[in-house]
Amino acid sequence: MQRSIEPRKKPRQARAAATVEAILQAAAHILEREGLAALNTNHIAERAGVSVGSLYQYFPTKQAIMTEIIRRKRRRLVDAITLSLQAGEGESFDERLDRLIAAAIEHQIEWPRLARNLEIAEAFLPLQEETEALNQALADKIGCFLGHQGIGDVAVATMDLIALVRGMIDAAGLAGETDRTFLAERIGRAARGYLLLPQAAVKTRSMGHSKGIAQRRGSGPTHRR
Amino acid sequence: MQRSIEPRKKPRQARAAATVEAILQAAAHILEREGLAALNTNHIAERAGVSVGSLYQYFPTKQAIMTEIIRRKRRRLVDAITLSLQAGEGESFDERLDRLIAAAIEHQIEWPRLARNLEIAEAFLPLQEETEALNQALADKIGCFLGHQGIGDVAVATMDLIALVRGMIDAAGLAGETDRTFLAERIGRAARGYLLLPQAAVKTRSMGHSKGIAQRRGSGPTHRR
DNA sequence: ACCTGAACACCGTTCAAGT
DNA sequence: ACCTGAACACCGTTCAAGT
Repeated sequence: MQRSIEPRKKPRQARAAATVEAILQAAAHILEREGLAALNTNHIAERAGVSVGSLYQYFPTKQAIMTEIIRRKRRRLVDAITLSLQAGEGESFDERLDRLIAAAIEHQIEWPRLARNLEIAEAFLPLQEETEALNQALADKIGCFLGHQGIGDVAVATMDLIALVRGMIDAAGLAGETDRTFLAERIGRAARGYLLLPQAAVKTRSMGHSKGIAQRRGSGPTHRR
Repeated sequence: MQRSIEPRKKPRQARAAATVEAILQAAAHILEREGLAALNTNHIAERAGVSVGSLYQYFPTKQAIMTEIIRRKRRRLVDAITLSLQAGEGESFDERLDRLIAAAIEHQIEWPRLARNLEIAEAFLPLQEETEALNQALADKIGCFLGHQGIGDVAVATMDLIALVRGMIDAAGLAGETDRTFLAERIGRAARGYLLLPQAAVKTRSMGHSKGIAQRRGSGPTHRR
């Protein structure tokens, strides 16, 4: 049942490379403009200006096409995160966190429907290992940044933050929001709460004043598992 | 292209009602155990022990079946939220927030793959109005609870919190996590950060606590819509 | 009122024939 | 090496025939 997801062969000639690019671009265009339901191989081939046979010469399944699009987008995400961390070197925690959140919003909001449809498509694809590798790569990048905040389990924190940020951006995108600053501010509060609020080992005291939060900044208890 | 999503007719006899239930249960079972890709009408009918024809007598499309499952699950969510708020009447903010988060986790983690697949399926269905109505209903329920925290736009806050909580539970579920207490604690920090940290804006006096970690450069917009 | 299952249409995929 | 498009298989949906 589980058909292949890997590209079938690499194009060796220039026109073949152009064919592959046309296929990927056509598929992405359909995902952004028409949605997942409209993504069928005949439609992709037609829009790309090639025959279905050519499509299947390079991609053994429709899912292989979506996989390649997802892989490219993931590479761009890692690059964007890397760049935003480099750009923020020497700045304060708050500034660097804001850079990260802004990068995530930019990455996810440019083609909102495409982004969402790709996330949905991921559920159909056997990409769990790659997803874990991606999270690990991001954890590595973000690791030394978060390390200063006393976060013990960076892998868990990275997973949680990605989930939180993604969930909020997607929901906002679906609701038609366009104000990135407003969105970034709300995400920033959630992320800061996650990273900076004291872990409730035995919850006796109610928090509710930022004074208490500020006191724990940079010296919070570590995650454990 | 947009085919109907509404049930075709209501069963009048007991055996017909049993047929409808069998169809819905079979579909849910397949979504939990085999995934969205394995959900086809022939398979549903076979597992339900009825013919495809019978299936189409009550549901005009495959999507109508998924829609009914989603609607039932949403009703259970509203009920669970209502009950958790009632159960926590008179308790502190922290205790009631913990009750809400625990209810959400229980609701979403019981059949994790089913829950995730239904969310994915929502992307294919024209349920935006109903989703907004659901969020409004939840905002109403949670409204007076959040009101005490000085949250201005309860609708936005509700949307964000649902997105945040859902995203984190889904990610944890996919990663195979089973420790609900640990998860609830992490979600609690993010939710508290979102609700309690000062907004990075001029309008902080209504919050009652203006000093804190989030005092940053610039002045972002306040909640509005 | 309810059920059945063969038949039809559509879309993913293949393959024999071409340049 | 690359391309084409008719043909095949599978799944969503219908419908004539049944109880």
